[in-house]
Order: sequence, then C-alpha cells, then structure tokens
Amino acid sequence: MTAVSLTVGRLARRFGLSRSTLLYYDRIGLLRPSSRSAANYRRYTAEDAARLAQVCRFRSAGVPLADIARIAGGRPGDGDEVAAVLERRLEELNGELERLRAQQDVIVRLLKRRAPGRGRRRGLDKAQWVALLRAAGLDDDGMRTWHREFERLSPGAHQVFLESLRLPPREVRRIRAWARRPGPPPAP
Amino acid sequence: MTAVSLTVGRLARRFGLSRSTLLYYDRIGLLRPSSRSAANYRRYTAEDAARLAQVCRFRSAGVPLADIARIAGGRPGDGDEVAAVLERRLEELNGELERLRAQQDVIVRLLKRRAPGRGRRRGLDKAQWVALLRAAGLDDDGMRTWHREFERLSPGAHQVFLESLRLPPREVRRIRAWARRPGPPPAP
DNA sequence: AGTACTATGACGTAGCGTAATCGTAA
DNA sequence: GTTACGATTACGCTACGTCATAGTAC
Repeated sequence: MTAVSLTVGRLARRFGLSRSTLLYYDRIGLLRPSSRSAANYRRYTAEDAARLAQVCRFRSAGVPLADIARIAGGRPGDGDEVAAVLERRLEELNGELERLRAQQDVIVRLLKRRAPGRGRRRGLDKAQWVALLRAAGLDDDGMRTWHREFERLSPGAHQVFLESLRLPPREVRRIRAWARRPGPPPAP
Repeated sequence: MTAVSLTVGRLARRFGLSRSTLLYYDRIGLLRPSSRSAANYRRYTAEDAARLAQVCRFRSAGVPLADIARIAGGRPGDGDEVAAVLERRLEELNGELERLRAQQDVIVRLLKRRAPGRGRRRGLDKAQWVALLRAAGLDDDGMRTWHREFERLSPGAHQVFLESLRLPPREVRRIRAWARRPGPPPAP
C-alpha cells in the first residue's frame, strides 16, 4: 500500500470537477483532505477520493451539500437517513418539475397570443384518440383508470396532454376534476 | 381621473407579492414608482401597476428579471425581442427539465439499490399500449408521427407519458431522441 | 398615544466562478 | 528561469427575506 495522495487539481480532474469546487468543499467541511504537505498543500488519500465519489453520486441527484455532509461516509447503520433524504429530494423534484412545466405552459400561451392562428398542426384530437382506444377495446373504466393515473402521477403533464388534444379549457378542467374524483378504481 | 396612487404595501398585496420584492424591483430599476410623497413614500400609479402586471406575467414564465427589464413596457415595436426571449426561456426550460429528470433517475436507482423489488404498480405498460394501437390499425409510421407531434408540442408531457408506461430511463431517452430526429414525416 | 405603516441599509441564502496576490514544484 | 501548479482572501452571481433603526399616517 503505497501512500497514494493527490493534490487538489489532480483530484478535481479525476472527478471532472473544478479546483474551486474542492476548495469550497474543504471550506464548508464537506471534504477535508486527510493531511497537508510540508508546503501546506492539500493531500487527498484514496479514502478521501472514495468519499468524494459518494458526494458526487448524491450531488448528481441534486441533494444539497448540507444533507450530503450528514449522510455521506457516516457509519453504515444510518441507511434510513439516507433513504429519507433521497425521498425528500424526490418529492422536491416533483414539485420543481411541476413548476417548470407550468412555466412552459405560460410561455406557450404567451407565444400563442403573439402569433395567433399561425400554427396549423397535425396531431390526434380527442375524437381520434377515443376512436383509437375504443376500437382497441378500451372501455370507459379503462380510460378513467388511465386518466386517474396520469393525474396522480403528474397533474401538470396531464393538463398539457389534454391541451395537446386541442380541448377547450372547460373540457380540460372537467376531465381533470373527473380524474381526481374519489371512487374505487374499477376491479379487473 | 382621480390620481390613484398606491403605496408599496398596497401594491404588493394587490399582486400577491411581498413588500421587499417591490423594494428590490425599485433598487434594480425594474419598477420605479412614478413619484414620491412629501414624506418620501413611494407612489405607484395605475401605469406602474400595469407594468407590474406585465412583469408578473413574464416572471411566472421564469424569465430572468434582467430580460424582463429589457422587454417589458418597451415600445410596442419590439415584439420580436419578446418572442426571442420567450423562446430562449423555453429552450432553457427543456434543459432544466431534462436535468431534473436525470436527477430523478439517479435517485430512483439509488433507492432501488437500497430496497430492491418493492414496488408493484398497476397501469398500462408499453406492450399493452403498442398492442392497443396496433390492433387499432396504427402502423410504425403512425406511431412515429404521434411521438414526433407529442415531443414537439410538449416534451414534458411526452416524458411523463412514457414514464407512465414504466419504461426504463434509457428507453425513454431513446424514444424521445428518435422522436426529435429530423426527417420527413410520412406522407399520408 | 398606539400601531400599522413607511424609509434606508446591511447582511444572508447555494454553490460555486473569478480574479488578485502570493509561494512552490519540476 | 519559466510556467504550471499550489495557497488564501475577497467579491460576484439570483431574487429576494430578514432584521435593525428611524420616521410617518391615522
């Protein structure tokens, strides 16, 4: 076991990060080098690199550095906290995705208002969809199940999808309300 | 025409904003009150309020304040710049959405590694969908046309739709790339 | 006279990037 | 001796939120 030790620049390049990122991680205590050289250079060991790998994994999931600091490299007993943090981030992501999709909707509407009647687009409309699904044997219950799933999974996308069928806003609202209404999903 | 004029707090409440937001907009020059009272209070006129309404519309689309400052309330001749900003934001949104979905993938994989084989969900899967559509007479060209339209019209909804079929992320990406690839849509 | 407003200013947020000015290694 | 690294410090970014302190309206 030779004492492999890396300087900041090397470690940064190895992980595709910038030097200042590692300096920052050092400052906030997320990743401190195990030791310093005689000239006060940071020396990162293989263990440091392993920890950094973990950090990068979580960071690529968008977990805030403060949370990563708590869950990375801790004792192996705290798997629950890791899962909790990940699930929390997952919920947050759903919220962010919905907000961004709402922004998409706003932009599309604004652009439509400025360039009216410009698009002559193909695409299936509601009648075609329904015809397709009915011909394929999907009944009312099946369609309601699909709308419920879509609405539960991602209300914003459901909205966009319905609009893509060129339904009037009232109809869109009606369908979404219908999909949200409680009631037992049809038994198979 | 009575000289209607609002103070910061009133204007803020009227638009569902916070007072400090308006103070900030004043500081950066985005929305300056037309005048001040004798006691140096900000006095917002109806025109100011109209400008704020525009600002809010663009902000709800996620347009950065610096861009809003350039395009809001300008002479009506610069409709092109408005459209350009909105389209740029639209592209940015697609990028952000993709990043967030990638983060979702990472989290799902991390969680799966920790708690394997736990979920069992209902809903139509890809095979069922394809069977449905084929039985209804939709051929390969028709399906590609549909994916292309869906992708062009609303990438977010397309993504969510594909995910609702429980496709693995790679497959989702493959299909979306395929839908984005140029090429003549099949002639009818 | 009390309280609900208003003013300005400074500082904080997340996650680094970008100098500026040094010392060190090969 | 050059230049490619290293060190530290400080300031910048977005779009505000949060005090702190002081004046004003009702």
